[in-house]
Amino acid sequence: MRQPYFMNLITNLKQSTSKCIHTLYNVNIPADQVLVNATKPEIEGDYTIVLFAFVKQLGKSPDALGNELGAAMMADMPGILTQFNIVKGFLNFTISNDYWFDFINSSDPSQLVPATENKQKIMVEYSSPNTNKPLHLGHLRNNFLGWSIAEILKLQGHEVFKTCIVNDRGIHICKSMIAWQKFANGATPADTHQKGDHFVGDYYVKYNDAYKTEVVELVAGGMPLEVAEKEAPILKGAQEMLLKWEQGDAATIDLWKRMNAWVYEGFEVTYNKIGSDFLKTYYESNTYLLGKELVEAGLSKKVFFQKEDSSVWIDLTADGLDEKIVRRKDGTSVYMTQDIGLAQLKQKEFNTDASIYVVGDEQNYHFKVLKLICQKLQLPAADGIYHLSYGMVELPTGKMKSREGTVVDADDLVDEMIKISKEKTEALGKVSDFTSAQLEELYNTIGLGALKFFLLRVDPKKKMIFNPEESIDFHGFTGPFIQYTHARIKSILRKTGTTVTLTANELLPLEKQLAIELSIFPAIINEAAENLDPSKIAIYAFNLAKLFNTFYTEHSIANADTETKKQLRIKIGILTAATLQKAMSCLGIAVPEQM
RNA sequence: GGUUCGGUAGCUCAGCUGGAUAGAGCGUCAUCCUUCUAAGAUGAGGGCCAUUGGUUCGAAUCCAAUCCGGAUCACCA
Repeated sequence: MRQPYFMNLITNLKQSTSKCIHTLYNVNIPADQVLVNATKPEIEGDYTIVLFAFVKQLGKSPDALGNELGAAMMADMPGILTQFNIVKGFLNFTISNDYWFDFINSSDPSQLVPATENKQKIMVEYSSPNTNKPLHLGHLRNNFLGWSIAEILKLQGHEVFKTCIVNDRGIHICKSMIAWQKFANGATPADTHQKGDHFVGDYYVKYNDAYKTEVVELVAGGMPLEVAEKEAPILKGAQEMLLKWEQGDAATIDLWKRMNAWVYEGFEVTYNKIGSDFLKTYYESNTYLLGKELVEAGLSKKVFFQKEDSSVWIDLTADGLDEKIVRRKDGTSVYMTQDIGLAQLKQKEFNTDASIYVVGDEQNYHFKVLKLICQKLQLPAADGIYHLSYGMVELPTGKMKSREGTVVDADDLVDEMIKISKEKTEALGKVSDFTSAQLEELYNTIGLGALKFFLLRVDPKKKMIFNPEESIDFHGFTGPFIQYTHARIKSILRKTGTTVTLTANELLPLEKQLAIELSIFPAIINEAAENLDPSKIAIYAFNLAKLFNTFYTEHSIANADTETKKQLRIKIGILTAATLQKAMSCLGIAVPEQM
């Protein structure tokens, strides 16, 4: 593969600085300690080296240092650096026109990002739904993040396995089950024309209503609140059901399977709509017994210890954490035990080098402990465990709570976004030549684009606020803005054609700015991958689109003054469209040819 | 209380391995569709970067303390 030396311009500048300082003054300054910035727009130049850092060490005045270093670097990077100036301790270099022209000329729109030399097998686990209720806004953030991280890593050339762990057992499922038994009279989703996940979720809400009522009644009958909360008959029923489930009671298992099947049918529809898929789905009902032999191994390795009541623990106080239980006194596993077992299983099955868990930040502690335990047990790839911890999506009124019905339902929100995109598209009336199938697809693309971009443009680590009163925007820093920019370029290219022959010419400021912006795309992908942060790409795509739109209003492509200019600008258009397409595909967002 | 993440424009967010005058978008106001798609562009207005102290040529960025908010510290998952 062609060495993409363009993306290394900043690196080259750093290395040259280090090298020239060494030659001039015989002082070693590592290249990575050199600070290179884009030059302020008001000042002549493209890239700036901050001199203050070396002034003291070299015992030179900023001006003297700048002049000597500037001259030396000009000689070191001939054909690339054309001039320099010094302003108040900042050494500003101008990059040659030829350099950027070459970049535009030689860039291949189908090869925008070079593959890494260090290819890895990476698992991304995301989504992790519960089978007692439908997906909500928080799940959407999770799904979009997981999907996006997988795409980014794939683009870098890694082999990526997308997996999902379904929490399909436990007391919460039994709550839906017992409510169904009590209140449904045998009704099914087909009877009520509901999606299965919503149907089952309704019974989860019914359970909680019934539970609250029972507690109130018991308290009215003179029972203390704390006791009533434990003694409510419906809760007792759910607990009994869980016990029966664990004993393998046939009727209970049948009901459980039946209701879960309804939920999976519903999830399937949602996942298809939002474009989530998994290479493999793990079910907790299969994995919850995993990790038992690891407990034994840990005991003999003395990683774990046993208390008098025979429960098994790990002491993490030396690592600044607490003691953590890994096996109950009755011999059963806890959440942590399963996760250790599952980590081992996944590593074995896929021979992974790294494993990324996309899970909310409420579980930071859990994953810190999980990684530590896996490391202490010396499981393969334990160091490759990463928790992509994302903040909750909150409403202006506070946290969403399924139990209280204050959730933004995923299906509702997606449908709403598609509906709005339909209205807006119809109002603009630019796609009268589309067939109805094409229109459907376009509405989906735009609606989902707006939603995905909205959830991915924010730093994943931070909690974010979603206001259902104000619908998600289609203008400004949004998915549709970028989709629109792409469609606009494509519209031009349909008229001009895409076969170009370039001859050298002087770039205008906006043409050069676009070249610079296009050239940093691989570095942005790297940054996003290293930080597991798709928002870097969202911000980049927006900046690129915005810059192109400015260019678009200032300069014509099809009607450029000269054929030479026209050819150059067509190529810029091709590269911009390809880069926007690639960046957006990293976010799981399609870009239409026309909108 | 321990740990941890955050507090930047009216709102939602960038910027944080210290660098030149702190940026976007939305909202507000004002301009631009006989010229490649106005889901666009241009401009105006809007800031004690939570507070205080420190480190230094230089702090939104690093350190300390304080105040406010979230998460977590379960033999739930």
